[in-house]
Order: sequence, then C-alpha cells, then structure tokens
Amino acid sequence: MSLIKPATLSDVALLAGVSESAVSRTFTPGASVAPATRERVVQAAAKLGYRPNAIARTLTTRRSRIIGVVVSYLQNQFYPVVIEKLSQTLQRHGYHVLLFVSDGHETGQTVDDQLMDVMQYQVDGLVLASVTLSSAIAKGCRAAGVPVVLFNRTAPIEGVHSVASDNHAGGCLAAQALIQAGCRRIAYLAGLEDASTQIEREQGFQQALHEAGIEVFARAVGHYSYERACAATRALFSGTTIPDGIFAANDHMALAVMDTLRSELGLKVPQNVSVVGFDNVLQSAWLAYGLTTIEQDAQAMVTSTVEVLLQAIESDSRSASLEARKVITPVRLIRRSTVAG
Amino acid sequence: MSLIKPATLSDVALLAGVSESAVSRTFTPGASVAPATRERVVQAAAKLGYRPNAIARTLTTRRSRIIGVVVSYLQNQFYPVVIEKLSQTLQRHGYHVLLFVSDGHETGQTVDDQLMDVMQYQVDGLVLASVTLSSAIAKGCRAAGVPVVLFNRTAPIEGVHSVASDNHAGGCLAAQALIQAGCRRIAYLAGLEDASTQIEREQGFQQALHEAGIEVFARAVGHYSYERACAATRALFSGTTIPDGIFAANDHMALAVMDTLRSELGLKVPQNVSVVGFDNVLQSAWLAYGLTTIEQDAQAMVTSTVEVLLQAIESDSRSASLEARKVITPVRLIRRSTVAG
DNA sequence: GAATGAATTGCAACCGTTTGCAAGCTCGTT
DNA sequence: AACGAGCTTGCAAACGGTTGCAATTCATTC
Repeated sequence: MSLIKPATLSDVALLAGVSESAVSRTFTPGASVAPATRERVVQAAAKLGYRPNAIARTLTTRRSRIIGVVVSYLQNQFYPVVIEKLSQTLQRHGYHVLLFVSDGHETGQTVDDQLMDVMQYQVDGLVLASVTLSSAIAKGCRAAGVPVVLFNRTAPIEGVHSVASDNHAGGCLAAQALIQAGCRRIAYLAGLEDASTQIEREQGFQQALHEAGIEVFARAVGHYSYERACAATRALFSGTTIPDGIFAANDHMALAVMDTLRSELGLKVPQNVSVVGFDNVLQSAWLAYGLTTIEQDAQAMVTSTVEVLLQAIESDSRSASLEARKVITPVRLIRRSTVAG
Repeated sequence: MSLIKPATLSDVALLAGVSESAVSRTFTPGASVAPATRERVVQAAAKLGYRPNAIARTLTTRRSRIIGVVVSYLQNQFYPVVIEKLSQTLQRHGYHVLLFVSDGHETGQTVDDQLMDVMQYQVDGLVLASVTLSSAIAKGCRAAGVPVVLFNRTAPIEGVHSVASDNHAGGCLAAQALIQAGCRRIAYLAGLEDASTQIEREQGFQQALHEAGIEVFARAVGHYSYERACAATRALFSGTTIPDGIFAANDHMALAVMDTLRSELGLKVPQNVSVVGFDNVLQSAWLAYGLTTIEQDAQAMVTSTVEVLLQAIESDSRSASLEARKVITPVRLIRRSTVAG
C-alpha cells in the first residue's frame, strides 16, 4: 500500500484558498480570523484529515508540551499508580509524558546521562520520582529554563522544586500507633539509607519513640526491596527476645515483613507482632494483609506536582524565575488489622 | 537568574570556524568529515555545551525516535514490569517512550482520540498494551506509515503486528496441572470477556479438560480486577458442593481468589482447593502466595516487540510495507505450592 | 607537471509551523 | 467624500537542524 504523506498546513491553505497564516490562526485559540475564513479552513482541514504537526509547532513556539518523567523502582506499586495519575492529570492539561525508567545500573548510563538525553527533546519540565539528581544537572536544567520537580523526595538543590508528603509526621504516627498498642520492643526497618523519605520517616519515628521514653529495640535495612526486607526480618527476629512491633519504611517492605513472619517464622500478626507500613499501596488493603499504614495521598501529590510544574513553566516564560517551591502533603494513619489492640 | 539559550548548530559552527554542515556531519555517524575538522568541532561543541536539538532533527529527518506506548490497567503488576523492560530495551536502541495511560473513561477521551494525539508527535511506532484499537485508527496509522504492534493481545486487523504468548497452550497446561493433581470439580475464572487473552486461555483450558473427559464445573467472570475476582470467588464457592480446583485467567485475579478462599471462606490452598494463575507476576513468588502459574516471558515478549517494531520502521522507510507479523512466545508452567500433589 | 579521482567542504533548499509587521478592507463618523 | 479605527489577511523571516549537489582540496599516478 502507498504511504500517504500527511496533509500539511500549506495543503490546507491551498485547498481553502487562503494563506498558511490563516490556517495556522484557525488552529490557534484566540487568534484573529474571520468566521467565514475559519469555516472554509475547517472544511478543507477536515477533508484532508489535517492534524497539526506537534514537532514543527514545538520548533517555533519553543514549547513541546512534553514533560519528562524519570522513575525507577516500579516493583513498588506506589509508582505505577503515580505514573498513571500523573499521565492522566498532565493529559488533561494538554501535556504528554516522555517516560524514562532508570534502572540505575543496567544500561551503564547514569541518570545524568539519561537526563541529558531527555533534554534534547526540549521537554517543558521534568519530574523525578524516586531518583536523585546531581546538582550539576540541576544547574543545567535551570540554565536551560526547564523546571524540575522532585517527586516524593527532597534535596537541598537551589532552584529545584519538590513535592513530598509529611514523612516526619508519618513516622511519628507510626510510632504512636505501635506504642498505643502496647508494643515495647519496637523495631525499625529502614529503606535506602540515603533516600530523603527514609531519613525523614526514621527521624519522625525516633523522635516520637524518644518522647515516649522508648528506645528503638532493633534496626535493620531493607533497601526498599522485598527480598532484602525478608532477609532483614529474619535477622531482626533471630534473637531470643524478638520485637513485638515493627515499622517498615514503606508498604512494599511491610508486606515482606508480614510474609516472612507468618510463612517462615510462624508468628502471628498482630498477636505476636504488630506491623505498620508507609504509602498505603493498593495491596495493603488486600484481604491477605489488611496492613495498618501511613497513607500518602498520591492524588494530592500528583496534583501539586502538576500545579507547581505548570506554574513554573508559565512563569519562566516571563523569565521571572521564582523561588523553588517545596510542597508537603499531609499523611494520615489508616487503621486496619496489623496493629494489636 | 538569566535564561541562557542553549547553543545551536550555528553557534558551534561560528566558534569552530566551519560551516553548519560540517558540524551537523560531525554528529551524524558515518558522515564524511576530516579528522582535523571533527576535532575542532568537537572542541567547540564541548566548550559551548552543545546538544543537538532532537525536535529540529525530527523535523527534517522525519524520524522522531519516539515510540508511543499506550497502556491501561497498571494495577496488574505485569504491566509496570513490561513498561520498564520496554523502556529500557528501546532506550538501548536509541528510542524513547511517549507514554499514554488510557484509563478508558475518566477523561472522556476514547483511546482513539488519544491515539490521534500521539500521532501528532510524529511517533515512529506504536505499542498498544492491553488496549484495543478501532480498525479505523489502525488504518490511519498504516496510511501514515506508523507501524503498530499489539502487545499481549491479538486482533484480526490488517497490517497490525502483534506479540502475545501462547495463551491456548497455557490454558491447556493449567488444565493438565489441575487434572493431574486429582481435581475433578474445576472452576474457571474469566477475565474481560472480549479480551483475546481471556478467550484464548479459556479455549485452551476447555479443550484440555474436554480431552480428559471433564467438564468445567463452574465459571465466573472477574474482569481481570481484584475486587471483582473476590466477588466472583464468593459466588463460585457459595454452593453446597464447591470446586476443588480453579484456574484464574491471570495472576492478579488468582491472588484475589487465594485471599478470598483463605481469609473469608476459611479454605486452605491447596488442601481444599488448588489454584492456578497466569502471568507469573512478581507477587506470585511471594511467600504469602507461592502461586503455581503459567509464566509469560515478559522479556521475550518485549524483545520481540522491539524487534518487530524496529524492523517495520526500517522497512517502510523503503516503502516496502511487509506482511503483518504475529509473534507467539512460549509459556511454561511454574510449579509452586498452590496445586495439590 | 598535468591529469585523475577520492575525500572533504560549503551553499542553499527544505522540514511544517508561528508570528511581527504592514497592507488591505469594512464601516461608522464628521 | 475623506478619515481613522479596528479587523482580517498575507508576506516573509524565523525555529534548528539535514542533505543533495557542486566546488574545492589534495594526494597519486603517469
């Protein structure tokens, strides 16, 4: 079959008997076109099946309406859901998502390299979910006028926005829930040591315990991974006196904890051990788990992200680059059935 | 702070004291440039931090190196993993992913509308995962010379490639596993009725049962959703004689079945009921489940998808649009602990 | 030392849009 | 009838690259 070259602006102009400008203006909301002209253009466009070429448009307007989204760690259900919401919300504002899954190491490329890659596509903005960026790159983006927002992560880099939930408060809530349930030998299962989520959650947790006059009974690191969380759980529960409560830095690990406790160690949740997670991923609500957890409001986070992004895009077209915003969304405790009492 | 306009081709040319062509050729592998010239260009480019503008390049070459990926149903862990692999594999070939999450209804836009949207970005190809497309759109893509490959789905549309696993064989394997375990009252939990995966898996399943002289004991529909699968399970097990084996059309539902069986109905797996799923998602291997299932080789499917895509892109630049390819990847039974025996 | 040919280079057109500017038009006003 | 205001319209120059073609360079060969 023949390859039909898609109709262009000038094809339409020719058929409608007007200039290319007229056609262009017809498809530009708010431009000045006489109703009669517009009508003829629309007719011609319809007949030719004309669709504006977004690439060509980008070249002149310097606005691609593309947002680069970099993400890793898709095993954690939290992120697929975020991507879904992000994509939909952006779409609703006429933007599209150029996705980068940075598995970190596999390709040999660092996140920085990948980012430079994305930048070549003239993205209007960048969302980095669960990915740290070097401040060198951040500076590069800033210089190029591309707003960056860190999602579910913070970093003290000048000019980059961030949206995260109140991890500190969440840590406190978790501690309180366990204390209130009567737990006294409380363990903490850490995520990736240098992740801001990990650090903040642990701080909040420690602080609340401390205020209650309790010290952390044991601590292990699960790197936000299922397998490593299982291993960490085994370690935590290998002694003669075992914890009676545990807070995992996210649900993904909390589920691993529960699985290990029940399937391998023959312990009951919450009769023998209480468990609290963080995120409130879909699975936490599944019948097998019923995990008590700290909810991050993914929708609110996404909404804020998009808002920050769009505002930044708007504003630096007027070259008034404003202060970096740092949005913190509230969290709340979702009580299910993994905490005693 | 000042917005620095990124360096362009002509900036580099100026600094290096050569023509724009020379610069362009320096960045085009295989073009003819004298080593000395290349050297000077590279130096100049480095000094200016020059990066070719992918958008401008697309305009002239008519190749965006962007692949549109449309997906829905991210709750099912199978798809996030696929997206991850797809993105990485394409990246390795110098392509990028423009992602569309079609939640179906939320935005009011149909998949068709969204697709037309993507097309404006001059994507070089389209991957539709778990999404059906109208043959009207398919024709449009074909006319525009944009290859389309259906992922994990087939459809009898002319010119549309597809990559799926051997669902029929998988259905047979599932049946055989249950029969061999001694099950005689075997139920089937269907997915979305009109999905090709659902239809083929059921056919294979039915056929194998039939050949063994067994009829399906009961059938319910779970729409590939956790909640609806739970409800369906309740229905299936509400009678006085209950199934002793069940095949769910995917793991996502199989997990729901197990949860309902154990947490709500007080039944043991596999002592009271054997369960088989389909996909082999990560969670199936979790300690809480240990689900026996039919594995779809996601990596193989992705590899094939990319291969088909790239070949199609290559070939229709020579306007020799070849026959639509239909790749079927093998499946295999993963024995864990949810089937008796 | 001139002819040959390969390798390198620059010119200029083009890809499909947008947009500032100036010209043309229509009308109401004086 | 002349004038100006306000719309509408087309021209032409961008936007940042690529590429066919012709011109140039330069080493080789006879």
